[in-house]
Amino acid sequence: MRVYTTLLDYFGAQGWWPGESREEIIIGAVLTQNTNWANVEKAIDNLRAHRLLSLKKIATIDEPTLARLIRPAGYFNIKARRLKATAEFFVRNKNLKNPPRNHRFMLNLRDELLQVYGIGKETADSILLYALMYPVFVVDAYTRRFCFRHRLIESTRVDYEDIRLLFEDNLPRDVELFNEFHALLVRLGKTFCRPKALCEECPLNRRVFFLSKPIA
DNA sequence: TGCCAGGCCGGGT
DNA sequence: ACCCGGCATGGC
Repeated sequence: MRVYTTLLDYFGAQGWWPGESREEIIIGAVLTQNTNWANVEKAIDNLRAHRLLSLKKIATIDEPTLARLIRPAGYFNIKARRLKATAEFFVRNKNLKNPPRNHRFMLNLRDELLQVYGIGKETADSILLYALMYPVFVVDAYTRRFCFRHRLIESTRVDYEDIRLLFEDNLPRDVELFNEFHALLVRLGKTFCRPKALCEECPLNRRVFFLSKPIA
């Protein structure tokens, strides 16, 4: 919690997810896989310009057309397929417009999301937290590097679930907290993992605390 | 010019 | 259970 409050004081609230609608968040979660967010925004702008920023529409249009529109996001062929699979899942489960708030339902939904082609653990959890507002802590590359640099884990390839539980078991289970904390970790990484970043200015009291590449 | 960015899948060991 | 190659663009 001290890390969280320090980061919040330093950077301020990040207001994630950087998208407006619930559907836009889901679409962005798939498009941003291993890809710079700036490129994802270009792809989303294309979809919006063609009035296709909608799961129902994406589930309907043909894959090559979709691929052409999301080209800037990279891996456009495979992501077109993933996006359609994701859109079809949500169209198929219309009840997800206003899903039950209990923990049991969330765990079940998580398992179902993981069955969808193109949705892995991070994407599933991003959707659960940022689009559907369930208290799940999202683990990404920045989270891993943070944990490693702070010696919370032995290596950056510790199992996803172990890292997720590390946060979830040691923090109050709160959607706003998980939302902001993860966004702040990403902000921290983007700001201080750059080669020319000034580590002395890092709000956390470590000299070389965050490197762009993990030390093996 | 090459390296990197908010992963995931499928096949191999 | 891990490890690896493939997938692709735009920015610095």
